[in-house]
Amino acid sequence: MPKKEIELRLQSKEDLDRIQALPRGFYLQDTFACLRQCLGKLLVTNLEGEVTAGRIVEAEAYIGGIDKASHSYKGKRTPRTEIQFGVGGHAYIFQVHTHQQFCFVTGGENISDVVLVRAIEPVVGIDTMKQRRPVDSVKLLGNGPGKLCKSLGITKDLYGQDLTISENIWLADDGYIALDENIVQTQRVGIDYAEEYKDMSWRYYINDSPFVSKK
DNA sequence: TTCAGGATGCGC
DNA sequence: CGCATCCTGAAA
Repeated sequence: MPKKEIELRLQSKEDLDRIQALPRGFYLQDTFACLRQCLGKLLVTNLEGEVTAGRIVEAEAYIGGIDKASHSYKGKRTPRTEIQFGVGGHAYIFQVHTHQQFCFVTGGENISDVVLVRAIEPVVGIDTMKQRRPVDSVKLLGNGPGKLCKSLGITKDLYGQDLTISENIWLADDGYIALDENIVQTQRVGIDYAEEYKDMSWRYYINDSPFVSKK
């Protein structure tokens, strides 16, 4: 990797000052472009004065209109899914059993696609993350969608936040490059009910990362 | 490997 | 009301 890119990588909390939130244009791309390009980006939260960030190493696409695994399959609108139908770049946060999950909305108005963030490598605020989610190993802070939400402090309070302007949660690019040859595309997790859509390879992860949820 | 936990949505 | 779910940790 070129030296310049290494220097751009986020090393400390102070470096966040020069890390800008990804712009609207990122989220208006095709959903699979968003899925591919979000790998290696930072998911940042700033809550009650505590900044935490993790590098996204695993994510999945949910294609609202056609995807039987999507909460907005066939355009289904409920209070929960409403934000999916707005413009891309907003936070879709939902609960499964006792855990939260974080997605970002992609595409323009009335396209209800989302990308679910499934795993992060902790980068900034690891002490804060461990306070929120007491575990022995840093690896256990972000190797699952519910785990990373707990560590980053993501709750439904952040539902609908605009990730391009929010002071509390956003995505950022610190110059890290996830190489094509290091990315695995495979079936999504936990959607056995989705009939033919359970076989779609809409889960991407960084193969040499020890922080993915499962291989 | 099984099972509880408990918000959301849906069908009765 | 009953049942299922884009998950996780504890128990066996």
